[in-house]
Amino acid sequence: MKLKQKINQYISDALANAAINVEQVNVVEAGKPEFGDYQFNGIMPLAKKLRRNPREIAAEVAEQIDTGGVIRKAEVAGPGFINLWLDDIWLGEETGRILSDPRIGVEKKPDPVKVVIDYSGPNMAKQMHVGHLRSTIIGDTLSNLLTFLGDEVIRQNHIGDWGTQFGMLIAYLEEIGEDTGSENLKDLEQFYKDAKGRFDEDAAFADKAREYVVKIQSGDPHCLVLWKRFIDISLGHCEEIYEKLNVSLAREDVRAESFYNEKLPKVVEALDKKGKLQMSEGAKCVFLEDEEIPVIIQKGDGGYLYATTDLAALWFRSEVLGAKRISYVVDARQAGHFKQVFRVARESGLVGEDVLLEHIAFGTMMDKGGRPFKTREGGTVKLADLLDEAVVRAKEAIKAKDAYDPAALENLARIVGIGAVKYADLSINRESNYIFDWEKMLSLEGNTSLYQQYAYARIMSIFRKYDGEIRGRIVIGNEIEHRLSLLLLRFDDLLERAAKDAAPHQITSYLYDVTTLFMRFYEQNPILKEEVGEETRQSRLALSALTANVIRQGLSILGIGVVERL
RNA sequence: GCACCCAUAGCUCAGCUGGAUAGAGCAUCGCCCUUCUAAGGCGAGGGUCUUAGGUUCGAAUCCUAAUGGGUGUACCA
Repeated sequence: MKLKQKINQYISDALANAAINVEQVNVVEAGKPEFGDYQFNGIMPLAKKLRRNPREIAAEVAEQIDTGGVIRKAEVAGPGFINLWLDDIWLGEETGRILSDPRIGVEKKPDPVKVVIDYSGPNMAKQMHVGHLRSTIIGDTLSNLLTFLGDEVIRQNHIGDWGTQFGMLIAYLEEIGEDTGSENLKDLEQFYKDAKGRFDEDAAFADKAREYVVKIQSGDPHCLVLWKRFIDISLGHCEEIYEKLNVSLAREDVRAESFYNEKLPKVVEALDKKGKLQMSEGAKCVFLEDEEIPVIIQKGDGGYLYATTDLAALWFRSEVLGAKRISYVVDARQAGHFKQVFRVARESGLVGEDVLLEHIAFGTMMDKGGRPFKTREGGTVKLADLLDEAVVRAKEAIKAKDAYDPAALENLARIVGIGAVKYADLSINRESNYIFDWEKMLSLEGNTSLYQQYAYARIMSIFRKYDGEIRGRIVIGNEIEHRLSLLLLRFDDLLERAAKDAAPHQITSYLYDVTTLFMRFYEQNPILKEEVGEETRQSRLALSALTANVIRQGLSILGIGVVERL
């Protein structure tokens, strides 16, 4: 339910009835409970234009607000605010309605578009490390979110499978034999080091490696077989990580760098035709106005750079895939690169005017001391290790360890631990640097995934005890039920805004509000106690069930699971 | 040098695009389990929203400058 839109309509109608012209009405959620549920602040800016007293205008408008159904009361306050209270009967009906809706009242977009989301993008020459974490989980969350809202999301995993180091790796793979190689590849870091070692110590090997680069690029069948074998194994490692992370990137989402290889000359040609190319210091470049650094399209030696690949990918995504929104979930440090590439794509007509291009930038992952996240030795932290540690730590943190058999405990620890890692990351504004702190994310207090999971488990516990169908209406009986219902009804508005801003932290923030409010409701409003009347009991059960649905669905968008018991 | 980003409680962060007395969580100090899961709830203290100007009915939010921090800056991705 587009609640805000609905309220806006009421205000628009009232303004029209009061013969006041406003282009855009925008109510906001009231800052304090005593100001009601929503407030309209648009009168004050008007007053000046109309040379009238804002309170007077506000009173005239408030008079016109239909308080027969959705809105119970409209009140003028302060210098000219209009505070709005929603009607309890209406709230009860609406929450009851979305309880029986599998989509929890979240409407599908009337105008869905094709969206390409480019995320994760691991390098096939290296094992996935913490540097890939944020892109992977933020990108996956946005994909889930937009899919849920009805857009046609095309996930694109732009893996790095091309480049000079692959000649070396393939030469080494061939040298030690494919079967041994598959085994050794378990530790890509080591494999890379070993290959590099051979490259440095053995000139013949080095020559062979260079030869392989040329051969791969010219399409030599044998080398391509080896190369594909290497990518396959390496990608398999990534998929294990995705599996652990509960990230839904699959083989068919992979559109590797190499895929664009044959399209690169066409990009150059297209830019040249548009008269965008200029030779500079031997390289083919595009110079943009007000940019001191050109975008190099083709190097002096004929080779291509990643800007060219990105342009080819942009063309492919808009022209072939038909995307109207193309989102890159990439480290904020590449802002300059994307700004330039997007401009080149637009100015050259490679991508149409109607396509939204966005760089979904995120900050760097830091340690507790505010320095880039590294191992104690200063190396990069492998994602596999980090996730294993999360599960181990979660297992440690689970209070009633003894109540579970080992398999159940393992499963629980996985859901809690991985959820904690993801939630901690998703719950802060993606653009700022993010401080990774085990204690905080697994301290299990405050705005964490476990707090949500705990609330969910508590609700499940109520239903285990009740063991029956909900068969009554929702009847708002007090202030806290009023606020909880209203918050649950805002789910649609919230998701819409989070999607527009590509901001997962708005979802966690919302879920935290829901959970906190539910905890208060739970403490103050007995449900299954003897003294509670049947109508009230059914109403509270329904509100609890709806809260559980919102938590489960919200966490599901974040790629985080819930458990029945904790 | 130039460009971009950031600065809110001791710490980690919100603040819905300009609204009313700036909010949470940690941490600190109280209170609440014979009661649906206390991994919880209730309460207290804690702020010159980095600084100085400006815009206007109204600024943490917009504009300018300063300070401090981060990042990027032509043939790597």
